[in-house]
Amino acid sequence: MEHKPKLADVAQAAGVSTATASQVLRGTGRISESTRKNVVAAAKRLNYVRDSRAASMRSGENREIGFAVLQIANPFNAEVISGVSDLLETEGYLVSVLDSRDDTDRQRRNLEAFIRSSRGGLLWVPAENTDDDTFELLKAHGIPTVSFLRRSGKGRFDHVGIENSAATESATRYLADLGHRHIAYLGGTAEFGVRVERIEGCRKAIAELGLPDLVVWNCPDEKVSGLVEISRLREAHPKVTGIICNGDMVAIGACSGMIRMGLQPGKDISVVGFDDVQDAAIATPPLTTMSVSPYQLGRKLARVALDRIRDPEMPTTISLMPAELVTRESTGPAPPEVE
Amino acid sequence: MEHKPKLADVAQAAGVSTATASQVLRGTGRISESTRKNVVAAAKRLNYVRDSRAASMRSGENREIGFAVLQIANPFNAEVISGVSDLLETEGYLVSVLDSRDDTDRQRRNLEAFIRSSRGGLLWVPAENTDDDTFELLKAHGIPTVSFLRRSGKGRFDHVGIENSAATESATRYLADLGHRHIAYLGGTAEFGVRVERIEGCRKAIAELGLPDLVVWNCPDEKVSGLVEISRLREAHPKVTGIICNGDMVAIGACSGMIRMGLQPGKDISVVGFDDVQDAAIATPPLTTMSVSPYQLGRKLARVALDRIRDPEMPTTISLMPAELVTRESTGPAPPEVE
DNA sequence: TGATATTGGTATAACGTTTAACCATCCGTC
DNA sequence: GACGGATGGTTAAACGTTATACCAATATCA
Repeated sequence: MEHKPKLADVAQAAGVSTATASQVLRGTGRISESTRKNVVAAAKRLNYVRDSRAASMRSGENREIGFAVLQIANPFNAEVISGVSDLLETEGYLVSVLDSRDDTDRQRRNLEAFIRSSRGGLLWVPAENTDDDTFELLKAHGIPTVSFLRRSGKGRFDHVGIENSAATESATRYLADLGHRHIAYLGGTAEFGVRVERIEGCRKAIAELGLPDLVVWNCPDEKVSGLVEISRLREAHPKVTGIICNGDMVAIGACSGMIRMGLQPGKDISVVGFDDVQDAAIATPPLTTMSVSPYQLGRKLARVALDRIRDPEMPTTISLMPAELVTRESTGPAPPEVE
Repeated sequence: MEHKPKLADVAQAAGVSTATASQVLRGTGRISESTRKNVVAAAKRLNYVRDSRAASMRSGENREIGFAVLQIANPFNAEVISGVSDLLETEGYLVSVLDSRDDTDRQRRNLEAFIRSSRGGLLWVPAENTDDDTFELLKAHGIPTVSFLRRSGKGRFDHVGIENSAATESATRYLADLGHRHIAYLGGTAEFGVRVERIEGCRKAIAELGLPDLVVWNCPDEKVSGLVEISRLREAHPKVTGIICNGDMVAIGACSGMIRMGLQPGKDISVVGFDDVQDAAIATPPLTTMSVSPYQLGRKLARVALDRIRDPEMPTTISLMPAELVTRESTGPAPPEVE
């Protein structure tokens, strides 16, 4: 047992050729029941596990897929990952997660290493400002790729995303119905991807309703940022009473910040999140948010990837999932306007 | 450019043998400057990237390492992962994360697939009740493995962890100094790993100080659980005024729960967390916690793995990092005891 | 009975690298 | 002008699988 057993060892132990052993272990070819049992027994006895590098080199099939996210810490991603791996693991795939931290250099390094290993497929949230070269690279190496959330400029990959514009449009109308007139968009920094679509949705509703211009306030999508930026936003734009956030994290942070300032979320200022992360429901106050069911989104993503892997010639697909408003306690009627 | 370029294509384009091309691209062997430039240029022109499967099969070296965690969503893990990959990526490694969700079956599947791909190394938080077989499997295939947080029963792997017992012992003493006599341990379910060590630390201090027995209250390490369990704990043990938690998440949840119950964390009940996750400092109230600097812990973990990879014969090492108390506002003097 | 399937299995060439061993030159040196 | 040593490169055999093509039996059928 000193050396790692290889197929040849199993074959020898079972008294057959490596070809036969391989066929048995893969369940292909015509093999008699008796030798089948022999081989299986030998493999078990020797604790044999196939070397998937060799296998995939020869067969061209690789059941490892990668999921490159922007920020592993984000609970939204965590829930998506659950959905992805639940589906793919039942199909015998191994899902591993790469963290690009929304940094193009890191992303590039990761993806290059990824390509080297010729894995079976890639689920990818492209970092901001990803250059065309990188898209090119993936395309050139023919790795089945599905972009997630952020759509590639060239649109040559399958895509799974969210109906962002429609979502924020309805969120804006909802706030307007509550009497809010001065509305802000808080969070995110990217001039790219989901954020621009969401801002577009807000602007559309605002234009149609004839409200004052949307205030756009940049900051990272983290709780801390929401916490500190809310007071600066408040200071710069005291009239704003309705805020739509780029994500639940920044929304929750903003609520905490308001409480520290002596303001009451849902009363003095209404806050709408985005994602409906698990924490949203138990935050103080429970967060009104655009729910996209990250887990289901993950399953959809996995499904698209599987389809692509199975039929590489299939025309590119784009799947946009709706987001629906879940009202909780962080929103409420607008306070009387101070002039 | 139709076909994926291989080393042979590069060699041909540069007018040399594959051996030479390989040597150039790896920087080994004696090669004249002129042909070196030729080969490099050809490789660039063809957009060549080495197939690391073939390379690692032949050379036995694999610069991909895996990090198997219990729960990818946990921000503690996320910070550890940052530390790990920051260090390893500068050494040219690709870090990918596997999520076992503390489920032995899922873990087993993941690890088997992992072994198949003969990666360079594994950082591993073993799931609860991991059987000896699984440890055996990894050992047998000779994959350089470092266990993290939870130590293998047999202790045959390198290990990086936390001085749990000492940490909770000092946390307990701290609470006692504030006048708390009835102390509880909240969170976790495992009869295994960090939790038992931490409980042991609490008990040690309690015994030495002659306080009433420690109340141990099980629940998952999540915010939600803290939120709901705190009221049940309170009901079952009304005298408890000091709580030490198994993690910051459950601690933060418990604080929220107390606020909902009309209790004031740090005044009616004092809460100590564990980990010092980024959220701890901005929670309401800011959380007193045992800080272990997850990022640095990650770097340490990576360092140990590198050492092991570089010298497989090195004797097994165990590194325990201290945790130190960071006092914030979730703890305070004990309220007068009601009899 | 001779022709033809069918069954169960094997030999061998890939897959794309790396590396050990080997081979020409050419250069200086005694 | 034969010899030792650099210098710069090549040949060919691995690494551990899988797939294609082939072969020897035995079974089937007119």
